[in-house]
Amino acid sequence: MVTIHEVAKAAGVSISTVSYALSGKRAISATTRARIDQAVAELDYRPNAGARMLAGARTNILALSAPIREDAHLPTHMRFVTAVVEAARAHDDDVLLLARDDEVTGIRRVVDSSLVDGVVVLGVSTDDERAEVVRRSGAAAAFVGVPGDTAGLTCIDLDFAEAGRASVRQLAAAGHRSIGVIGHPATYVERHTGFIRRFADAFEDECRAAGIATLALYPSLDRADQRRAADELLAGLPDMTALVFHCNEPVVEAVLAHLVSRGVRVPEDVSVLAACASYDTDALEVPLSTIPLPLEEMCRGAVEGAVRQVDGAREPGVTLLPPRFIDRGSIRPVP
Amino acid sequence: MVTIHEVAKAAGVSISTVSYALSGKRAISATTRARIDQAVAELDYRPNAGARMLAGARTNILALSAPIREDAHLPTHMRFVTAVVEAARAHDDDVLLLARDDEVTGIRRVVDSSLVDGVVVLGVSTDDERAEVVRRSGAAAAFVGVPGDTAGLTCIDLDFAEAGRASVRQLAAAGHRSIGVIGHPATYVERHTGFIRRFADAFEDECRAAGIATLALYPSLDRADQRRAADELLAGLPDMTALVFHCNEPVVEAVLAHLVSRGVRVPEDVSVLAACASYDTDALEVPLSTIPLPLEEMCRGAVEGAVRQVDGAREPGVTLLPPRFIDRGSIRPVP
DNA sequence: TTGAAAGCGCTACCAT
DNA sequence: ATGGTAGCGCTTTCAA
Repeated sequence: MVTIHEVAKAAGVSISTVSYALSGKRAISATTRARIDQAVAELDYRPNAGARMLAGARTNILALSAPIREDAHLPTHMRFVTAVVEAARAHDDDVLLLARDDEVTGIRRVVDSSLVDGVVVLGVSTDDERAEVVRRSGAAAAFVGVPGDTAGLTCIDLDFAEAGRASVRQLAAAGHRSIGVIGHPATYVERHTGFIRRFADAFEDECRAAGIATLALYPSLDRADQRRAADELLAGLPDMTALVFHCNEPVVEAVLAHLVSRGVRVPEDVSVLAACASYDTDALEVPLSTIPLPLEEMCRGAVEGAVRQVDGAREPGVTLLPPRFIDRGSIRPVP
Repeated sequence: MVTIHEVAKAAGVSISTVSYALSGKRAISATTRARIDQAVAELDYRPNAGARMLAGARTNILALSAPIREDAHLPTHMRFVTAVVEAARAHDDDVLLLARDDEVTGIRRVVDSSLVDGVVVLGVSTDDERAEVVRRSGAAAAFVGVPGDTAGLTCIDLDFAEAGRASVRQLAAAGHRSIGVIGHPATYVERHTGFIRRFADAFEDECRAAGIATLALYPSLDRADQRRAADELLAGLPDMTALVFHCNEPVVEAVLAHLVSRGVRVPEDVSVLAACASYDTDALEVPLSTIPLPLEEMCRGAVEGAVRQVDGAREPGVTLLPPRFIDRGSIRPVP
């Protein structure tokens, strides 16, 4: 193992000069720097991580708390995880992945042992225990999603309420007066209450204000249940001209396939909007216009929020990202 | 931050005694141990990770190299990642997640800086660069999957060849003489050549030996392409009584749905076997008999292989797990 | 612009 | 059965 001493000797300088040259924390003459760079390259020197952690103030590791719920949509989950890793690497941080058994104790473990500089929290629910854990430990942390009590916490999320209103507006602008909704499974709603309810409430309010008829159903992950919901929509909202999906990709596929089998043409008969979609709506059989879930942006924001705290900032707060609309042609004007 | 010194003072012993009491590396009297345990509990002492890494021989962190390919099946990927984390935690190790940009440099970075004790490698392809990286660095590592040149490496995988043969045997035993196959996308085959080809070759050999007719198709991730493949099977193998899926869940769903729409009943008209399935075949609309991909077992084996090397063992080799058959009733005897 | 040296908190060796 | 202490490799004063 190559140490800083060997680099110093090879470059003919002291170890502190090597350290400063590498950290850039003080001015080094061009010639000295060149000699050090050369020695580093020749010896293929890599500073020892443990030593840096011990001597320095930071570990350059972020913990990622990403517990997997029973009914989680794994692709979305994976996208969040990947996005956090990419964002962290952009800040020269590595990511330590905490899974199920570690919901609360895991965070304490890695924070208390100074294994990580901060924590990024995914899959946040309204009554999330991790909020209290973070508050108590005083750890640098950022939540992707909004817990019930956000006091003292840094959170980032899509503005789901605004996304709900924007969904109605997009369809209303095209003349739609009767909109069906397929939402996340009811079990989801109960637990993650946060974002789903924010979306649904705002959506309903906007419909009411605009005098638009609407019916929202929350089928389970069972395919038959999903087809049943599609039929119910057709029956309960006979003059439905638009459909909003606020659910995961497989449900969208199943419901659309069923509608097609029932003779409903998309988008000729029914316009469709994929709201807060975490998947690529362009890869579906019928590309769907969408208000995407900006998960890269959310994860990037969370990582930056956490890193900022590591760097000493103390400015907690909730950041709500504005929804954006992407037209893929699945919304047609009502004749 | 609570240090070992404070614990020692509170317990009225030396720091070395505290260290030994916690590591269990030497005998401690019951009374002393009790005093130390109490002090640890009262002070909520957590050993500093950096200090342990520096002073000790290990970091208790494993790197997980899990690059995401363009056409990857995210749920499967996530299951592997989760399984590795669970297995690592069972050995008291944490997992550092390396993603796309880190394919090769990431492994070098974390290994050379002694950030991790070892590496678990996922998504291994026949010409995987990471094999050479590991060989050269001499890092403790275990591959989930089998690269082309396994010299000096520790690998673990399902015995795909045996799985191919077992698939034929299961169906042949039920009297089937004409078996269709829907495999992974052709793009997959080209890259991951390893396991897919091993399965396919053994499957064909076994069919040939048993005088069974077979036709294998490798539709892309496009739904229309998958339906076309199903039709091709029906046309190219008119007396087909059995179908083997060696592909991912969404393809299975799409093909099965299309067959149903074509009036083919499963399993009455066509028996179905899900080979090397990484998903829950019991949650499908028609539960499928399966030879599951034992991914938890694979990941557990890999973690154990890596940990064993960290502990000094030098016994590289390829472990092939025997396939198992799980009957869910989707294979019917041919009348 | 550079160097010397004091820790960082722990493990493990050498004593007793 | 327990204690003293020398490092582990680095960062960061303090000095020059």
